[in-house]
Amino acid sequence: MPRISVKEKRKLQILEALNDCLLTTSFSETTIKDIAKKANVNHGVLHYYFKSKEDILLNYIDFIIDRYLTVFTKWVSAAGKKYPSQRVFIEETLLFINKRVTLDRNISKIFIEIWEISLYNKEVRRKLKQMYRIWEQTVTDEFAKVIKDKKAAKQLSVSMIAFFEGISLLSIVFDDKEHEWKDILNNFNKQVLKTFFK
Amino acid sequence: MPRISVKEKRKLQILEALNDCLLTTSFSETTIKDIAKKANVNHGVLHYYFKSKEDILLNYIDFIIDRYLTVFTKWVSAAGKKYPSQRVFIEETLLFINKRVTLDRNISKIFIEIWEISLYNKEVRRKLKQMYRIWEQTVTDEFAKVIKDKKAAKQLSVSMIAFFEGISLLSIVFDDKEHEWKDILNNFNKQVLKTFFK
Amino acid sequence: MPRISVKEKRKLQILEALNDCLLTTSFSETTIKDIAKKANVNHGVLHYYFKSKEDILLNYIDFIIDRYLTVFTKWVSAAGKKYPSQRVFIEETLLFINKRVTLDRNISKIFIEIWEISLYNKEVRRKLKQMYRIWEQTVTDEFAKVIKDKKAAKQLSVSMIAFFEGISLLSIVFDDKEHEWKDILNNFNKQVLKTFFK
Amino acid sequence: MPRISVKEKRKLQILEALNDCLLTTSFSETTIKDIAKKANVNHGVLHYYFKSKEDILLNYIDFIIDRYLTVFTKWVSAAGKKYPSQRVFIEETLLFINKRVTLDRNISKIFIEIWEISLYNKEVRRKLKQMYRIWEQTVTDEFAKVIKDKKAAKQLSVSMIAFFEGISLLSIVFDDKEHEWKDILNNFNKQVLKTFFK
DNA sequence: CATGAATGAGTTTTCATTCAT
DNA sequence: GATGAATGAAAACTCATTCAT
Repeated sequence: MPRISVKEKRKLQILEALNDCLLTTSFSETTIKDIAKKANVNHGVLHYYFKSKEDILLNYIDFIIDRYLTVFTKWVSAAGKKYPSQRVFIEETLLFINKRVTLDRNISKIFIEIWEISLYNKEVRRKLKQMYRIWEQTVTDEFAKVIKDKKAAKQLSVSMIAFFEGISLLSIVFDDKEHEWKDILNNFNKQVLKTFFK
Repeated sequence: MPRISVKEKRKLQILEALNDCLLTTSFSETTIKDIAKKANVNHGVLHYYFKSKEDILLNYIDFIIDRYLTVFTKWVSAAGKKYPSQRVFIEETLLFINKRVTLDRNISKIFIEIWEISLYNKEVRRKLKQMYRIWEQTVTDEFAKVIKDKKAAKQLSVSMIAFFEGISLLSIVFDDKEHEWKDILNNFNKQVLKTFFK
Repeated sequence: MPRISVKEKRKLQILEALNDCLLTTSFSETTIKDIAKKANVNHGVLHYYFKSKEDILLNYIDFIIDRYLTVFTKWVSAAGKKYPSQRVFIEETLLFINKRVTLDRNISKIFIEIWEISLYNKEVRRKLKQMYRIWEQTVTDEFAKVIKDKKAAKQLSVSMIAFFEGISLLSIVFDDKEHEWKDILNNFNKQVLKTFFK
Repeated sequence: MPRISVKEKRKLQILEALNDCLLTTSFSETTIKDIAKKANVNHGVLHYYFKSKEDILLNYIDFIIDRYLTVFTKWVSAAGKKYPSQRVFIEETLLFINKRVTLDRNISKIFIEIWEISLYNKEVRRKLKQMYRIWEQTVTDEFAKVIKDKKAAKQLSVSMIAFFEGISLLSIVFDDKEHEWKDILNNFNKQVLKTFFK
């Protein structure tokens, strides 16, 4: 018995192919045949494994959300042990997020695309919302270890996420060296840390 | 001779119609006929005034950018006179932006759509970039009146824009009362002001 | 101003083309492009004038039912004046129906096709039912002029229609000279007339 | 060795499944997978037992014709012994046919479907023709025992079949209580019997 | 200028059929 | 024999664009 069935493998192969496509083309302009070509499978296969193009999208979003939440969760878990000091842990975590998510061009692109789709698609919006809730909750929980005021912890967490998303966005539009994103993020992070450990 | 020719009027009518369409439908799913219907004109007309659907988009982006830069510019000009204190001026300006832009659902939607299009369309990206440059420069200039360090002024301006964009984004996804966006924005603004006028 | 608008003309042209197609191919095997080719128009036109293939079908059924009800109605109206004797009128009318409908291979084919479609399509069934109701009512009314018993008149009318439909059907399957359909019909008609005018 | 081989059993299972399908869906809209699902077998199997979808159809038609000819033949054979009086025998036989065939909704549906297919498929038409020939011959033979005139016997037999088919058809379209089909059939049968035994 | 009919390339989707395991 | 993954031809339908009137 295989760990991952052929079915599951093919599905992942297709979702991975869509991911590739989205780096150069919007979802609505990506055709079923484009995805099939990237996945090196016959286009009929896509309808064998998925009900429709929309179904591929929905599965893709679950897939991509899961991937990045997992990346984040794993880091938090590993870093929690590695860095006993909460201050250092938070510092390192913010650095990790900035490097691996906020300033990762591919991820940023993908998520802008998903945001846009979510504007007109309720189901996608629901999934996106859920992701941000988890992400926000996790951050809030960490912050709450340092800040007593629960509400403040939550606000700070939302603010931080908003800021990172904003930077992610701008760094895509300003796709050049014009801005020093790392500096900006570092300053912001310092400011946040100061709030905690004054 | 009219200030705005009939031709110009018709064009604006069409761009306004596209704006309406984008509130409920993505650009790629909006058809030429949808726009024509909203504009109360025959769909053939759209190709008389514009070369193509893409051409409408490009003109629309100029139109919408111009509209909001104008709104902002006018405010700055008027508020500059109204509020002699630079501190009050900045305070009021931030409030204005938050209310009229950051938390305006329609504008937020439109700009998420434009961001997404810009991912895959160089010309749109160029226009968007230019808008952010102007917006950033204007803010930087104002901040520079208070902060000596030019680089710091610029960083603060970029940070603020990023933060506002991030909040704009999240407030669309969390389309409920769950988050108290105004509070979050006010706290952020206070923090910024403190940086200036310590 | 034209009597029949271009729109109406094109629609009829398309419905006529479908009629042609149905003489050699079932509706489900007839493609939009087949119809377009027969109508000498671009296939896109079919979707310009009709919402869908099903919409063409529904319009076609109205069209074909109307055509044959009109043929029948006109005959009845004209023959009523031409043949003052009710006996002769009925005799002649039955002959007319047999020749122009029952034994017309094309009409028979078309209606077998419509019957079949009606098995699985409620709307088509509704239309077909309505046609038979009118047809039955018209015949019943004529018979009622001769027979006092209203119920008997109705039963006779239904029986006659059933018989004609049955012959129509068999004459298609036995597409050869093997059976002398005219004789069979004439004998049936004589029997019916005897019932009236004994 | 079994009377019916496994292979034959499987084939019948599949044909029976098609029969089920045709009660709700036309043949052209019935997919190979639909049939397979109804038959509780893998869809690949259908191509092992039959050359193609068309081959299934052809076998199905043989199967269904054989089934109903057998039902009829058995009845005739049994009733011939049970009812020594030819009059009673014919009376009872007509009643049997009306109840078990003419007014059986499922059979009627199936045969309308087959008629339609026969319009565009020569082989199906050949099979259907052959069935009607046998059916007609059997009836003619019985009638010939009473009527001397061979030609009249044949005409009467064809007429009767046509009438029954017509009623079968109308009773499907008028799928309600509006018409009293049994009365109509009984009256027709009485009339026929009167012709014989005046 | 305005209209709306016409075009046709391109899209998603279906499904009979094949075939390796 | 049985399975279900894979193929690819063909279908309905969409829509930006053109153009005669």
